[in-house]
Amino acid sequence: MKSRRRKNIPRVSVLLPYPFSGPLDYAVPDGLSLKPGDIVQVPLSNRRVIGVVWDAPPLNAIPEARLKPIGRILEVPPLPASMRRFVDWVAAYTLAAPGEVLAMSLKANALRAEPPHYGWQPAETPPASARLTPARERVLAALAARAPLTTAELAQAADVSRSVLEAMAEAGLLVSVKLSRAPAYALPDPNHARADLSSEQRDAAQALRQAVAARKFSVTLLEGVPGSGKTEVYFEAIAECIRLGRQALVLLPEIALSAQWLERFVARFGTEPAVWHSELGAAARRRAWRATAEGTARVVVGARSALFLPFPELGLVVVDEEHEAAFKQEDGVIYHARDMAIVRARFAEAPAVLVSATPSLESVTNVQAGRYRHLALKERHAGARLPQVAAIDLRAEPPQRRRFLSPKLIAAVRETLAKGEQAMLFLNRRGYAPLTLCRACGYRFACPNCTAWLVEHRMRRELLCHHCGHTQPMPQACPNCGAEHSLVPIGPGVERITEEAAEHFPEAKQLVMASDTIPGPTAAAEAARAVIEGKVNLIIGTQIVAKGWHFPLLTLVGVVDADLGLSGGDLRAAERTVQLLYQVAGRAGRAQAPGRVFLQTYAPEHPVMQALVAGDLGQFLECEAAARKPGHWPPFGRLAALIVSAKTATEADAAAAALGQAAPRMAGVTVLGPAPAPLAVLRGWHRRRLLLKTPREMMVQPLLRRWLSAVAVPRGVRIAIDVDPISFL
DNA sequence: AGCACGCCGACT
DNA sequence: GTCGGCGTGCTC
Repeated sequence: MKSRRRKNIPRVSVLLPYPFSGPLDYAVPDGLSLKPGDIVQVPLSNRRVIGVVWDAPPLNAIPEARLKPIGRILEVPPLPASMRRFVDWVAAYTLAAPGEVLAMSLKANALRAEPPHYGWQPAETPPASARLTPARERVLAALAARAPLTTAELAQAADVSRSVLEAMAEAGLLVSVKLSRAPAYALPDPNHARADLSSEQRDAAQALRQAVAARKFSVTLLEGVPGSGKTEVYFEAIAECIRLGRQALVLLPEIALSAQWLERFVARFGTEPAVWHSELGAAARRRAWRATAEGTARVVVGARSALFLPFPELGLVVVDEEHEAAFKQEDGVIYHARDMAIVRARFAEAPAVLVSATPSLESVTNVQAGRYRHLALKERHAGARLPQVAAIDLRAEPPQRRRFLSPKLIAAVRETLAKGEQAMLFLNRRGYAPLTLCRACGYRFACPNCTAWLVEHRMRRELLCHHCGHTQPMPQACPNCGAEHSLVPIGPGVERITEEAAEHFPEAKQLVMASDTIPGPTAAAEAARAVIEGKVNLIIGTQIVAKGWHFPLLTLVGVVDADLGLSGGDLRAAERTVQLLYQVAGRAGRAQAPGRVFLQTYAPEHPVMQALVAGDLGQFLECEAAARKPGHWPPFGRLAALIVSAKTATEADAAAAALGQAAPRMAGVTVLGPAPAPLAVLRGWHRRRLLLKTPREMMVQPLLRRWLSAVAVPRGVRIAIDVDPISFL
């Protein structure tokens, strides 16, 4: 006898790309078979939204009466299991909502179906009545050679107008068929142009190929001096990955500026990889997402967000310039793409390769602890030598008053230009002057929204804030005392160096490379071409000049202010400075002519300068490790920052104080703060910081969860959680 | 994230 | 007398 009990409606949990606390339950309609990963359309309030069937069992927290049914399954490949586990893991690690993390994977807008393409082919049974003109015969001949063809292709091939085709279709001579989409990306050819590798490159490439072939998780640090051909080495790992039919992901810190990287890829593999970054247009984004999900994009190069693409067959993850702070996502879900790349690789059971000339202390420590494998390239490729680095003590050899280039550096640039070689002046500061003050009353121009001075941009005749984008016209008179001709620029930016250089080297053709003069990949490619073709003699640039450029004619690098970046209480200030300056120095002497580097500094005895002059970063990292170990600073301990922001200082102080009261108190755990953030006001928000420090083996997330749940956050106050903070602003 | 519901200023 | 500002709250 049949049971009379009504069967419960079957449910599944569906994760939606919104900041909910977890997946929602939905009813499974009769006849619909669902599995985790299926991308589905579901009703939400009065909307239809897209979500992913999640692995977690349904919570049954909602009565059946309120349960809504799944709409349909989208015709896209399901989100792979490795990706679902990654989403859950990142959410748990960063204390973000899982849906927020999923949004990074789905917001690609990639799920709307592409409009189908149609093509023409001859009708199987053309009506006998249809007339055949010469034009029509050309059309049929063209289709005999290749069919189907699109309207544009066929009109061109047969040399007829579109109207002929329409008339033929009308007459029943042609039929329209749906075209299967051509693969969006050609398969890169692993044997297109095998690189000519040195013996140490060959050994490293062999090790990486083996790691790829093992189809297992591993982490390798590929460390090589600038110009040693690290890219060519990991290209061999990519080639192996393609041969195995798997997909490779390469993360670059600033994809917009990677024109030279793409050229090298095309030269090696004969075709472009799929490119992924936040500035991609909707169509390109959809194409790249789909091709990745379908596995037809075999190599994807992208910025940090490419980590969240749904690779079904990920076989290799490369993080180039792994030491770069640009891998840290600072808003929304706050994560470090280098660290998450390793997790991504682990879930995909694929090797991760971290690449740098100046590896982070984190990675070097992991090598020493035996957690990462280490491959080193110690020689520059093709016989080039590392540049000679010398410090210029500005106390002994100061520039002229209101000037910033010392006589020694000026002489070196002049010499270089006279030989027909290129020189570069590096100053990591955009604009003309970082501070403007009134000589009469001492007034300083500050940003109304941030705790920061306004930077003069003389070419734009504006003062602007580098933190919030506030701009105001450069005034003639002091707004405080009304004095005229009393405003003086204090300190240099690249614009001011340009002016000074023009006085000293009037015949030199200058190129300014800064984020505002090189806004995108096109400008970057243009700039690189101008330099390589020798149309430029003197490059004046900010930190973007440090980024992997290969300028064969460049033999001299002058660092205008090597001390910049060392000040401030930032944990990694020294490490970052040494990395940046080493990378900049590495631009010099990449071809046959030897390179020279001058560091203008007031502290030539500083370990950073000593390490750069000696060309020994290993020694510097040892000192740095010795300094961080006793206090359990990263990587020998863990940090998490709480950033409290509110519209008023009072609210921010109150909320920060409440958090301070509730701070965890236990052995080995330290809470620093609350303290005003170095940028105490940013974009009009008053900010306070608290820093949690724990031993390395302790998990900070449970601690943070407990801490936050103990405090009622008043409305109007925001608390951002930054696990493993990089920036302390 | 959307979108609705809900209380206080300038308008057909 | 209404249209509408965006502040909280909910979405299976």
